[in-house]
Amino acid sequence: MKIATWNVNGVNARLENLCVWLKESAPDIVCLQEIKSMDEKFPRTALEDLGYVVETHGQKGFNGVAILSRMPPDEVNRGLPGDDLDEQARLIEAVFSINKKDGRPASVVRVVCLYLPNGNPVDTPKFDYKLAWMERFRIFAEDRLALEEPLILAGDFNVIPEPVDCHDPAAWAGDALFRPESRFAFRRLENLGFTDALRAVNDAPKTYTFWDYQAGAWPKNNGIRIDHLMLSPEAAIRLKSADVEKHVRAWEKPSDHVPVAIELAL
DNA sequence: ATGCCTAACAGGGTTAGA
Repeated sequence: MKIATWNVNGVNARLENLCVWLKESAPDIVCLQEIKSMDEKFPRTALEDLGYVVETHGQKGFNGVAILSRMPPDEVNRGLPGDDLDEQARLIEAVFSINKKDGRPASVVRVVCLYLPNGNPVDTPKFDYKLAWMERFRIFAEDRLALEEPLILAGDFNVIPEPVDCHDPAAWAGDALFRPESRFAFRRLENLGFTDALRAVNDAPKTYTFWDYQAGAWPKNNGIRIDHLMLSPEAAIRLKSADVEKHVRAWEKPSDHVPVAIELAL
C-alpha cells in the first residue's frame, strides 16, 4: 500500500499538477495540506473521476487539509482536539479496513493528515500558538499510539528536525521551523515511539521536501525537509520504502513542497 | 534583506507562507 503526503499550496491552483501526479504515482492514500479552499469549493469531482474518495476539512483562504483514498474510510475525524477555539483547519484523520475477508476486516490502517502551524515571526503569538499546537498534538498522538494499530502521522510539520535537513543551518538558526523549542517538541513526539519513515530508509544528505519560490532556491537545491511521515511501531515494521518525489518541483506552476510517499506491506 | 515568489480574497492592494 502506497501512502503519500503533499502540501499542494492551493488545491484549485494545483489541480492540473495534482491530477497528473495521481495518475503517475498512483498512491492508495494521499494526505493533502494547504488546500486553501472551503469544502464547497474543493475540486471533488475531478478527483473522484480518478477513482478517489474525497474527505476534506477546509476553511476560507488559508490552511485546510484533505485525505484522498482508493477505498472508503470507515471513520473520519476533523480537527485537533482543543482546536475548536480558533477554528484553524489543520488536521483530518481517517481509518481504513484492509484485507477484508468474508466481509470482515483483517486489519486497519489509521492515517492522520496534519498541517502544523508555521510559527513565524518567533517574537509574536504565532510562535506560542505553534508550540501549544505541538503539545496538543503530542497528547493526541500518544492517545492514538495506545491503540497499537498501524498508524501514520503524515503532513507538513513545519519543523526541520536536524541540521542535515536544511541546506544552510546558520541561515535557519532563528526561524520558527528550526528553533530549539520546535525541534525539542518534534523529538518529544518521536520519543513516544514514532519512526521518521524517510530517515529510516534514506540517510542521503541534501534530501529536502521544500524549496522557496524565491532567490533560485530550487535550481540551487537550497531546500529544507519539513514534510514527514511518522510511523507507529506497527506501521514501521511494515515499511518497505520511502521516497521524495522531487521531480514534481520542476513542473510548470509547482507547489513549493513536493510529495513524499511510503510503501507499506499491508 | 526575509518579501527576491505565489495564492487567495478582493476587486489593483493586502495577508500569509517558511
